[in-house]
Amino acid sequence: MSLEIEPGVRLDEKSLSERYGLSRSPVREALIKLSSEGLVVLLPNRGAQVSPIEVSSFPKYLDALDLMQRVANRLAAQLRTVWDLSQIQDRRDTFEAVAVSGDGMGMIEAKRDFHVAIAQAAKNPYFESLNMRLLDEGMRMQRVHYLNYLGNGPYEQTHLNRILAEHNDLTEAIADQDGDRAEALAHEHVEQFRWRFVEYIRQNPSFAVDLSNWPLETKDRERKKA
Amino acid sequence: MSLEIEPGVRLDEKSLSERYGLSRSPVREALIKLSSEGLVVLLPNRGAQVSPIEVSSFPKYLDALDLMQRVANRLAAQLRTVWDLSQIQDRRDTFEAVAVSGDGMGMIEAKRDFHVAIAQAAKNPYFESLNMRLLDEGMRMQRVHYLNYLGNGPYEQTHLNRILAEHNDLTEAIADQDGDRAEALAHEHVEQFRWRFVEYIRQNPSFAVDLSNWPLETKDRERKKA
DNA sequence: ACAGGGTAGACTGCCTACCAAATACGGCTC
DNA sequence: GAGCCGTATTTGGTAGGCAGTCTACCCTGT
Repeated sequence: MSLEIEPGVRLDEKSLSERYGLSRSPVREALIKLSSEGLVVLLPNRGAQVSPIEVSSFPKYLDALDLMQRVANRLAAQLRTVWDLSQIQDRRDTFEAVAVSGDGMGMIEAKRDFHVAIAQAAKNPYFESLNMRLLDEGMRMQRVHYLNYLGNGPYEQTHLNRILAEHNDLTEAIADQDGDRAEALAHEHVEQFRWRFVEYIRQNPSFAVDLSNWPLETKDRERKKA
Repeated sequence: MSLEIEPGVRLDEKSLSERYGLSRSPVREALIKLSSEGLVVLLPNRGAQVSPIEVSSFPKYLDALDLMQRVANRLAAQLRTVWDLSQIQDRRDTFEAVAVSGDGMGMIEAKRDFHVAIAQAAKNPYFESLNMRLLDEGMRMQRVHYLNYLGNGPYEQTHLNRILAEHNDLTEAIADQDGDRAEALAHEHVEQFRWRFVEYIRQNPSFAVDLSNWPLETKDRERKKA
């Protein structure tokens, strides 16, 4: 989840057992657990692979995230206890604190934790498990984003302020036990997420490169021939 | 899933490895997989337990099932290919065939398979996995129902006809690519399921027992003392 | 120069055997 | 009948081994 091992990388039991100082059995068991959480894919007779992050599956991911967030936030608003609410508020505050500190990776985790608290307040284990899985996968996606584009950070200030505001609204709706509003805000929040991701995909840092004398290699080759 | 081992029963690795002629390692791995599918709960340092079926969680189960069935049937209607449709029709027909044959356990499985085909036609892996889990759990619940109340069978003729009709309607809506109708029918189908289960819980075969001389044991004990 | 076949090595999946720590059990005492 | 204690069982992990599968490489023939 930390991307300490890159998505897509092949794993073999021996190196893992050496890396973590364990024998093969607990490593195998861990891989099975991780595969059930979607973090690893098992290749029969050929070990495992860290689950790749594929843009092609992003629309389906968002579809699922949108529905799950809507239902979780609605249910959380309806069913939250005072303890649930305090948890949600705490994690909102933690996220805000980490956000001002500028720790990108920490922010991504704190954001996930905030949404996990809401998912738990919804008190439906079936929805909760899918929601957790989606949030974890979202965290991984945001982290590749962050690692690939450290310059501006995953959240430039405008985005960040908006996220902060949305978290406040969400928390408020849940505090007010306003299910309709919580659901609508959750949908909006997911839409924002989608939009930021599309922007990330869209951007093209190579744009400034001058290609008027391109392709160079072909020209080199022609010169050599001559 | 077949209830070959009763829900709630404690499992230990040694007996399982003897039972299935395997060593402890693959048994442990199987238990981990089964626990991720919700069929077994792992008790740390104390082995495992076949997941019990608890009535107390039934409302949350139904809540999740309702939403997942609605979304799966809607998406299936919108996205089904001709191959998906033929799969769904095949399984509907299989269920009907098994139903007339009167094989209760087989019916429950065939019914699950029909809904699985729909879940797959929806083509969203996130929804699909939760849906599969819910359908499997539903299968287990229906099987305890069946095993505890073999007399009338899980589906008396009136119920059965209704289920058959609803499956036809569902298939038709998906064939017509009518998402709204498919969703509404799916909701109705889940409501039927809920109703049959409530009836099952409600019924009280001990009602006819005459308790006018009860409790006997207490009276026995008093007599003995005397 | 390249496709195809064959072989050697690496790895998985499973096995046995063993051990420390945690847990369950049965008998004992009060 | 309740609580304690020592013993037996079970888990979680280690080590090493083996057959079958997969991969990668080399070698052959076209």
